[in-house]
Amino acid sequence: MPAVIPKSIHALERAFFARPARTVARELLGKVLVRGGGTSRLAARIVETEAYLGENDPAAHAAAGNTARTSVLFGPAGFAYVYFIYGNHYCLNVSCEREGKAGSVLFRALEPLEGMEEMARARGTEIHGAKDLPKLTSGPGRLAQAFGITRARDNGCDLTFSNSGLWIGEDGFRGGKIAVSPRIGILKAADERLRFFLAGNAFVSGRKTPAGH
DNA sequence: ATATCGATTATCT
DNA sequence: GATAATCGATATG
Repeated sequence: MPAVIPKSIHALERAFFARPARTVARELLGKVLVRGGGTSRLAARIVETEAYLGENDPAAHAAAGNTARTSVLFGPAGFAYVYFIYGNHYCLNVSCEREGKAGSVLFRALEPLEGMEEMARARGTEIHGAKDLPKLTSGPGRLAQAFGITRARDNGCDLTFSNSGLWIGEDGFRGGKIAVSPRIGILKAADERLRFFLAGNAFVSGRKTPAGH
């Protein structure tokens, strides 16, 4: 089934993010990440997230304390934390909780709604069919590249302000069942079930379960 | 189909 | 100096 273009969409307020990361991660599913607000807008629905709980979560970057790299995590909720990993990829988080408390949510996968062609260009790939769409935004590194997210450009950006280059909106979409699993790609606290995704959604990252045949 | 590995750099020990 | 919240290419069953 084709993705539905969001009609009336408004930015989530700061209070939405000023809660425990676990709660925000779950409730962000079905919301929309938007790049720009003008004519060539990029928009994609959030279908997979992970919660990082702050200084006491050994898997969180905040466990290293408030440094030049992680300072956004220790600021107020609703701001973009962008980091560079493996010498190749940027990843996008949103800060949660409140000033001094460093919870965050990592965006792991999106379902493209608007601007697929521009996303493909940013990814250096081409779309030949619906089968190619997940390659645009399925995985934290991929979605960041599709949206042109870099640390220099987006770290510290206010995601609750629809006039900023990058923001998070609500369009009335109500998702289906939410599934929970351990977080991906980490070694510490690897048994904590802090990954959330829309069950059965084709854009969730990782191995696909072959649908029969 | 799954498994392994190289890329490439900011950050921390 | 080692590691990392990843990806894509290549090798192998």
